[in-house]
Amino acid sequence: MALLAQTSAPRPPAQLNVWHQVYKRGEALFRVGEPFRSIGILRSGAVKTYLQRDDGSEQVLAFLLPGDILGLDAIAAGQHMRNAVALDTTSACLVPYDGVDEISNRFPALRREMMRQMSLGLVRDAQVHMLLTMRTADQRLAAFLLDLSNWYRNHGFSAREFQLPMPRADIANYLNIKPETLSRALTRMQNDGLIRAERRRLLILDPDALRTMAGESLPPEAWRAVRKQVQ
Amino acid sequence: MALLAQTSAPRPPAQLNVWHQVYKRGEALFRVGEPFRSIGILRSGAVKTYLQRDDGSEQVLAFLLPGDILGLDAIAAGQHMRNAVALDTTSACLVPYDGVDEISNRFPALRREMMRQMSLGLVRDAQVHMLLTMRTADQRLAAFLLDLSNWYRNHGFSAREFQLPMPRADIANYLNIKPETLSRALTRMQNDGLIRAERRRLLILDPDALRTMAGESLPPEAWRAVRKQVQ
DNA sequence: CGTCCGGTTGACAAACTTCAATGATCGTGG
DNA sequence: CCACGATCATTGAAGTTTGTCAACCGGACG
Repeated sequence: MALLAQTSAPRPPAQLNVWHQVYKRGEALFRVGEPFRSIGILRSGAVKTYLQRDDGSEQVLAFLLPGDILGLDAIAAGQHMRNAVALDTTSACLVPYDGVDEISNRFPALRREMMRQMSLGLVRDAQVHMLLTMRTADQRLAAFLLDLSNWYRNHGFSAREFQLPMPRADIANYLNIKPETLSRALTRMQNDGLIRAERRRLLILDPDALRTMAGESLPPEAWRAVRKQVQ
Repeated sequence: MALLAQTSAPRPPAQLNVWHQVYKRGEALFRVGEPFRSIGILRSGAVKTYLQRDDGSEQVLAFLLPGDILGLDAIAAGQHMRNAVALDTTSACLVPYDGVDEISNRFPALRREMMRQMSLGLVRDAQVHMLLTMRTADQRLAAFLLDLSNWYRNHGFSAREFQLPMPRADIANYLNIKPETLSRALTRMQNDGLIRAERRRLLILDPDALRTMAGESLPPEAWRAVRKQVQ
């Protein structure tokens, strides 16, 4: 990974003691309150991060895919501020973390990458904010699917057909809707010929319609009317 | 406020060419796409950041209060990723920004503070996520008011009585509800003796009830029943 | 003094949740 | 290999919350 290649270049003396770790589905990478010992870069698989609510229910905060850095929000407090569990068999590359200054002084490239990733994280969180505040479940779902589709395209995979790395319940939780509502939304999109979704396999049939759906803020009733007109 | 506030403003090194700037209500501190020239620390007043949707409507992303750092999400792209306007007469302290490395090498203390603030920003965004995904408008409003109250307490002001730094429309937008719904929620809380809200003055009469409301996930009908029982 | 703007309220429609039941898939042990 | 239970997903009907549209109110301000 680019990150590691960079780190060895600038300062030869201390080689970073990097290692890999594999997690099985359902296994925790870290939990709230654990001391922040190492930065993790996701190599394969998928991870969800979440927090517990006062009432015991959980709230999914993010899905992480290969290339993402884990746990940067732990820097300030020195301990993890969210839970992370593998959604599937997952491997991560771990870099020991001995404090900002230690890392900053010895590995400027890593420091730079960390700052870049944190800044990107803030941008992404703003995008999540935009996603969560879309008016209808259909819009949020459309935006979510496009997001995923873009990720696959950007990583050299098909943007039209891919696997959903997480179960419906997690998607629904993330989008702040009930699984039933998600299911209905998927069914609607399917009936309207926008997508094909069965189990974890997703096929995007009409990306433009999805984009318009995620972008525009027309009431969904108007949407259904539009879609019917086209047929 | 956990959601709004970053505590402890950094003291910029003396060598840095720091200056102050005052903005009038409605004036823009920066806009999406502008080059990232300086880091700003809010000294007084209040700021909202927001993004434009495809349909032209705007989405409020955050309210910033004194002590908050502005525009850290601009580091990665080198340009601002959101709009920021003053909600009131506002003064900010500006530190020129010449790139991560420049600042990092010359002012380690500032670099450390920047990383801390970015990390805190990520934590805060997670809290915003939790806020936005609360089930009902009443819960979100309760959590929001408590956040604001906590900010004032943490800054040496009364946690019971304070000014709302933003108009209703902005609060509603931030909480992802319509102004009408916000108004009704406020009225309900007022009728139930939890708060007193007129114009921009807010009085918290029953903080514990607010806390329970924000924490628990009981359906609001159950809530009204509980409140009535107490009377 | 009238107008504008921010805020409130009412009535109705839309979207979402809840409760309940059914169906499909998969891993596992008999 | 099949049966079984468990998990995951879908569907229907009824109830709740929120949005929408419209009217109204009151203070701020020219």
